[in-house]
Amino acid sequence: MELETIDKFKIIEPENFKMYRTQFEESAYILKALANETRLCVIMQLSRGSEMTVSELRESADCEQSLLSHHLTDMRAKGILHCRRDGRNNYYSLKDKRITNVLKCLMNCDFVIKGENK
Amino acid sequence: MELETIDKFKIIEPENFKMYRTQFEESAYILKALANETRLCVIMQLSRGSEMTVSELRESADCEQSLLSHHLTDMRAKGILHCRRDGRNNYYSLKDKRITNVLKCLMNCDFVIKGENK
DNA sequence: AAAACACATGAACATATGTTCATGTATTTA
DNA sequence: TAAATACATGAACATATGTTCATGTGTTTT
Repeated sequence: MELETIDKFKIIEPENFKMYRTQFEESAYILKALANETRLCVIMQLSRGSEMTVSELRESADCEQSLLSHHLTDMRAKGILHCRRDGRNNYYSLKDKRITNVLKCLMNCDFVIKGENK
Repeated sequence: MELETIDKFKIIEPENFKMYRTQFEESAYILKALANETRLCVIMQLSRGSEMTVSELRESADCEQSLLSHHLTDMRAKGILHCRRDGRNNYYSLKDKRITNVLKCLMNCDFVIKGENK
């Protein structure tokens, strides 16, 4: 996204800030859900579209089984992830696709996660 | 930003995830800096471009003087904000303009802060 | 010089978050 | 049916974060 495109959007006027309290809270809530390297890694993985098992996620996240599991459980509880059991595997996928949008938006910003462009 | 634009960006391939560890950490760091309603409110205000005094910020943030001051000090320490003294007022402004980009990006996402479009 | 203003700072505390360790559970394989 | 696999869960703890209260500091006004 180019700055031109970005700048088409108006910033909220100060006199209306109290109206937006709830929005700030909601935004902060979402940002918190993303603000962790393990979770970012998982979400990034799942943003590719296909579902993945915990073991697969664990490989790239490169952390303890139990820690990853806790994060997955939390994100499931928050409605971010969906989980499906098949055999002895649990398949995770992104439930709230809007998270992907946020992530992709961030990837367009100068200093947050950089995907390879084009 | 439209989804078309968004989708031009490739997601990092799983085999390269360990390479991006530092990027995830950095991203998480930035996201944490944003992930608070008071700080979001302040950043949103300052994203409008002009500098503001603490009192002015306090009006819209609608929180205790001391709490706001702590947040401001923290963000200054993290290099997000700049502060200038004039008389008995402290004028704050955004130091890291990239924060504005992140914020504007988020505003384009479905469920995070919505500015008025156009 | 004293009071008022505009803030910053530090202590103290509550709550949230991240992390590990040990253990539990469902499923499949031997 | 016992062992192995693939996870989830709970307790316990350390650290981080948010918040308040009291007080300090520099500047301006009276």
